[in-house]
Amino acid sequence: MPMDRSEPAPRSSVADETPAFAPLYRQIKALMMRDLQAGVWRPGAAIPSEKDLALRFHVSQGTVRKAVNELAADNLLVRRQGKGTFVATHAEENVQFRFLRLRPDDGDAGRMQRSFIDCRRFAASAEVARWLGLKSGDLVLQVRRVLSFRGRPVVFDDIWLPGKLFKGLTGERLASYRGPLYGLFESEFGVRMIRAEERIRAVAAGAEAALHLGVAPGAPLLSVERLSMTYGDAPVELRRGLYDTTAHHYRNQLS
Amino acid sequence: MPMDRSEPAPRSSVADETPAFAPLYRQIKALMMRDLQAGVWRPGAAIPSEKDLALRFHVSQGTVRKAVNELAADNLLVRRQGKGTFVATHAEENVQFRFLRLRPDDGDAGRMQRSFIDCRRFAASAEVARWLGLKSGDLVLQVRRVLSFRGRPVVFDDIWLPGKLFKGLTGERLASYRGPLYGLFESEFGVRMIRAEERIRAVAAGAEAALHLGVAPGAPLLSVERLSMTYGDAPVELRRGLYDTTAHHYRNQLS
DNA sequence: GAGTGGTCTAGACCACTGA
DNA sequence: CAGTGGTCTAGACCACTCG
Repeated sequence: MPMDRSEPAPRSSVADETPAFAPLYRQIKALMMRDLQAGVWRPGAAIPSEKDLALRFHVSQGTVRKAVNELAADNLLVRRQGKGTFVATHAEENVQFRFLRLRPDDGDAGRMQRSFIDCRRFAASAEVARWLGLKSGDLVLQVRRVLSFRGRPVVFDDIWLPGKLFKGLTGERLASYRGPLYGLFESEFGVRMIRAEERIRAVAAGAEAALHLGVAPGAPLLSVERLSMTYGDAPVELRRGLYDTTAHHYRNQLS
Repeated sequence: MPMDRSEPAPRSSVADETPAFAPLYRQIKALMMRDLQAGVWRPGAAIPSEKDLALRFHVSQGTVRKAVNELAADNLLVRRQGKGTFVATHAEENVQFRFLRLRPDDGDAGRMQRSFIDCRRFAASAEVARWLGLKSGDLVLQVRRVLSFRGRPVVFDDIWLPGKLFKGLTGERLASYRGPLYGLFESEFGVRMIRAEERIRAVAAGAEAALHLGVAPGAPLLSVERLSMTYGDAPVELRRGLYDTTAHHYRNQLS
C-alpha cells in the first residue's frame, strides 16, 4: 500500500511536551488545521469531500473521517449529511451569540439590541498587555458597549483588542455591522475566535456601570472576564462584561 | 452473517420525539445504559471487554466501540488503554469535586475543608417540589454546609434532596464520610449524578450568609443554583451555593 | 506473554441533499 | 440521479498494562 505521505510522521527528537508518536489521524488533523488557519478553506465554505481528502493525504477514508470528527467536535468544522463539511463561522449562526451564556429567567429569548458607547485606541496597561500577550505600551483598542434585552440594558461590555490585528476598526464600522461582533472580526480582520475562558465573580456596581445599566451604585453585578483565543491558543481578545442578573442568569451545563 | 439481535431494531410507530431509526450503535448504547442504571455494572468496576460485548450483542467490535466511545464522552465510562473500560465514579476521583468550578485566583489549589451546619427533613415547598419533580408536601431533606479554602469560608451551600431516595441520611453520616458528597450518594444510596445545570447570578449577602462566610451583609456574592440529574435526566438534587468571590472565581470554558 | 484498548484499512451499504 | 456524510463489518497490527 502506498504509505508515503507528503509530510512524514513527526518523530520528535528531544524532550518536548507533545507525545512523540502522534497517530496518523492527528497528523491529518494538524495538516487540516494549518489550512484552516492559513485561510485556504474560508469560513462558511465547504471543504473537500472525505474521499478527496483521503486521496490527497494518501490515507483511508476512515482515517480522515476521524480527523474531521475531532475538528467538528472542536467546533472548527460543521458536518452536514448529504451536503458536505463546512468551515464553522460566527457570521451566519442560528444562535446569535455563541459565547454569550446569559439567558432571560423566563425562557423566551426576544432579540437583543446593541449600542456602542465608544471605541478608542491607546497604550496597553501592564495588566491588559499581560493577558493579551503584548508588550506593555503596545497599541490597544478599547470598545465599550451595552446590550439590551427588550429595551432594558443588561450587559455592559468593556473589550480590549490588540491594535496590530484590528487596524481599521472604528466606531462607525461597529455601529453599521449587522450580526455578531465575532462575525465582523472574522470577515473583516481574519481573526477567528476558537475558544475562550471565563472568570466569573460577583461585584458591586461602580458609578459608570450603574449609569449604563440603570441600577443603583453598589448593586450586585456579575463580572465576566473573558479571554478569547484563536488558532494555537493565541489570546486575541480580553473582555470584561458586567451583567445585571435581576431578570437574567448565566447558564452553564456540567457533565 | 448472524444479524439476529436479542432486541430487534425499535422501529417506532406513531409520532414521537425520538428519531424513528436509531443506528445500531445507539441501540447498543441504550442497552449498556440500562445495565449501568440497573447497577449490573457497579461504579469503579470494569465492564466486559469490547470483544466480549461484541459477542454478547452480536455486532462487530467497531460498533460496540462507537457505543462505548459515546458513553465515555458522556462521562459514564472511563477508558484505560491496556487495562479495560470502567464505570465512572465520583468516589475516587483525582479532582476532588468534579462539578465545583470555583478556583482560587492564584492557581494553587490547597485542599478544602467541609463543615456541616445542619441536616433536616420536612415537607417540600412548592418551588423545591417543582424543581425536583415532587408533589408539594413530599418529604425533602435539607443539608447546609460551608466549604473553606485555607481556613477561610468561601462557599455556603444549601442542598435539597428527595426524602424518598435518601432515607438513612443523617448529619453524623455526612460528617464522618471522607471524600466528595456525590461519592457518598453513589455508594450509600445508589444515586449517581450524571449531569447538572447551573444558573448563576450576583446577589447581596443576607444576614445568615454574611455570618457563615464572614463578609458584610449586602456584600456581593455569587449565587449558583444547581439542578443535578441522574439517569434519564431525572432531577435528584437542588442546590443553592453562595460563593465569596473576593479571592476566588468561577471558571468556565467556552468552545 | 496474554489481554486490553487504539489505530488503520477496504469495502459494502444506507440516509440525506439537491439538481 | 450522483455525490455527500453516516453506519457497519472483518481483520491486521500497534501500544499499553500486568503478572
